Amino acid sequence: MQYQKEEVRARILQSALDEFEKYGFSGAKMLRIARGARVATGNLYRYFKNKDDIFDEIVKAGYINIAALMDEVVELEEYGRGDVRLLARYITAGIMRIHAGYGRELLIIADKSAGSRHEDFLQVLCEMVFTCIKREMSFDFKDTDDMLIRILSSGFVEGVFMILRSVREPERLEEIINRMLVLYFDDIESRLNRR
Amino acid sequence: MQYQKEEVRARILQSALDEFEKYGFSGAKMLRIARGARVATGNLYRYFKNKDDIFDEIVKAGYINIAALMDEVVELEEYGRGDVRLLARYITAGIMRIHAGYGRELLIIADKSAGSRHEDFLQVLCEMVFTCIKREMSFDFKDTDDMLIRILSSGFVEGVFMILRSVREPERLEEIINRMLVLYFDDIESRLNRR
Amino acid sequence: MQYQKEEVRARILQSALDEFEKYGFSGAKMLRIARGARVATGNLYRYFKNKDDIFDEIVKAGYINIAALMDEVVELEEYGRGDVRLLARYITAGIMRIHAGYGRELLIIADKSAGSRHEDFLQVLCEMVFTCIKREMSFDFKDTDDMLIRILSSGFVEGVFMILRSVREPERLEEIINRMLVLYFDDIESRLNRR
Amino acid sequence: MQYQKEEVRARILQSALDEFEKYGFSGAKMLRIARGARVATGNLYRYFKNKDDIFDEIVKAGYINIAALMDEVVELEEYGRGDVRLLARYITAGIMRIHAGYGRELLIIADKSAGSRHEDFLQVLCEMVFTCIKREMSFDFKDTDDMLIRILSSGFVEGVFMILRSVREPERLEEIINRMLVLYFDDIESRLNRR
DNA sequence: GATGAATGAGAATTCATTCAT
DNA sequence: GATGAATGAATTCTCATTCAT
Repeated sequence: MQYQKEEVRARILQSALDEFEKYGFSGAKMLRIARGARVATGNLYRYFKNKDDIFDEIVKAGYINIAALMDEVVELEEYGRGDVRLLARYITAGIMRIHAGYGRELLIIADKSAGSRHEDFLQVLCEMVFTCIKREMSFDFKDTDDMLIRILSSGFVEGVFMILRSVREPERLEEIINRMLVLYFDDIESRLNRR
Repeated sequence: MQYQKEEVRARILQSALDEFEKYGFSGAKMLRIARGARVATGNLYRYFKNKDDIFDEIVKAGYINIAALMDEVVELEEYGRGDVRLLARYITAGIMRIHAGYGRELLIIADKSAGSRHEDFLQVLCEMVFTCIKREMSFDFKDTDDMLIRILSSGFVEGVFMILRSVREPERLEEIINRMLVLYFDDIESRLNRR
Repeated sequence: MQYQKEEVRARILQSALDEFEKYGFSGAKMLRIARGARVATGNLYRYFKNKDDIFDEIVKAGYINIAALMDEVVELEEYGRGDVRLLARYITAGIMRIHAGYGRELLIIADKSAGSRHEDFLQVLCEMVFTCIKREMSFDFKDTDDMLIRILSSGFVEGVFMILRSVREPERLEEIINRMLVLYFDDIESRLNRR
Repeated sequence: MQYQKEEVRARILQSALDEFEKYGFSGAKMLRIARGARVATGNLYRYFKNKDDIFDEIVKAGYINIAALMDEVVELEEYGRGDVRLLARYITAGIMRIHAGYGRELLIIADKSAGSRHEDFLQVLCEMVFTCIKREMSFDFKDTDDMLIRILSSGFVEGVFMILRSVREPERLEEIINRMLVLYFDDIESRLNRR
């Protein structure tokens, strides 16, 4: 019975995943989710409080992992101070790992969350990355205009997601990511200094 | 009387601007727009065919100008081949000019258009910029992976909009933009080549 | 000024005639009528109380004339008793005469009046014709089932309108009408008696 | 539960039947239909796509049967060539049979369909009957003016419906119909020939 | 008198959520 | 626990009619 329940719950989440992926949060219909899960509409509400809750649930793992990753990054002191590139690599590796486990969920929260509580996910993520990168910069660059670092963070994050969105083969993924990191963070300090 | 009409039309557009800015296209309600414009709902429809039309109208000038800018860029041969930075500077200057005239409108079409006919505005713009940048690269880099150049274009465009979103003072705008251009396009060819 | 007024009024009626003919009563729009009359919407209401009133006015002449015709027929004793055919000929002649003066109006009230006060015009007309025909029958047929005579009246009236609807040339009109009268009323008494 | 559903569906159709009968298609309001069916408005749409669909459903059986009847009549060769009266009798019998099953529905499609997809039902039916009758006439009358035969068809069809509209008792129905057929088709050939 | 902008009462339809069975 | 029928608030858009100028 507990097992049964879990199975139904899983079916609902699976169906909702398909639905949100296809139509986005606002366009998703509870009826279609129910049908897809071979479950009565009303039963949806035994497992989840409402539409937002289902979305939360789907997105949660990805979200939590990302948050954990960022916390981890914030806490960590291992990486060499001043090497933003190393930091970026670390973050990227983390996102890729999460993507390996929650690929569709991650893209849903990034691309299909308009109208939901998480519609600002990318912004929030960028902000977190921004904080990390900022902290990581050597003192000389600490006073670099926040805006620039924010742009950098945002471009970097968006870049990671662009790659996740379209690259399927793991080896190409690896290669592209690395080249993007070069593009974004090589010589970053000198580039930030130039005018 | 003629004046009257224009004044109401302006009031509606103003109210709609506020509404779209606050709630986005999908969340915007005709009733609220009407109330905000101190006008009966039905009267909205004397001035605009429907909600999409109001949105179009608000967004039109910005859209047209951006499109014209990109056309212009595509046509132009003046800029030095291979100097992507010059190209980016040109595009940026154009967007800033448009922003000076249609700031909120531009941000609305970029950030608040989900559900409307223009929800893919940023993507389309990125694609156009991508095309331009690609064309501009010297032969050696023509075969650089499209994905990288797309990331570059997207990051650049997103960066421009981030700046527009938060920077108010023109002189800081100028400065930030220039530094972003350095960040994105200095040594671009060598950075694209490295692995 | 009085003259002016009349001219505007005429223009409104003309435009409304076109409108009702094209769209029927329910589908007709006051705005289109106003535009067609080169008049402001509000001004329509100086000349007519409302949409129904305009329709009434357009339809009135035809209606009154038809009513007068039927009264006339009811009053008249000239035609030979028992000769329903003669009666029908008389009625037909009357309708044709009215049609000559108010052709479009007559067809509008007959075909385009759904939703208006006059949507039952044809029924009413049939009923009047029925009364006349009934009265005209010699005693032997007085007790003929009313339904049959009603059918006869209705078919006859509908036939007249069908002809008016599609026949344009006066001489063919004349001929067709006559043949229809033969068809409907020749030997009518014996046909009514047979079972 | 299954039963429940059918019962509600039936209640909606019943309420809609009353509504359409009373107000006609255009005048019918979904809210009133819902109230009449003791159902929430939204629930109507679980059973029917929209107002047109409800109307279609109500009218369908009658419509299909009439169409089938006419097809049947067109195909049939059994009836004696030249005996339009026999043909008319056949058609009448068919319509009466359909009326026995779908009396109100048939009258609704005939009289209350203005604004719906079926507003030209009577015209279409008349045209079909016209075609049949025309085909049935012996050669001598083939070239009789179409207008006359159309009038005949139309009067006949209208006559059938008039009877259906007001006669309740089956035996009187039978009698009236027969007498109408005499009235319309006895000596039809000679009557068509006279001038 | 004329203008046409403004009004606002509906109408159809949708869909997240509830609830009787 | 499950079902899916039922609910009803919300939303967009229309158009006859009114009213300020």
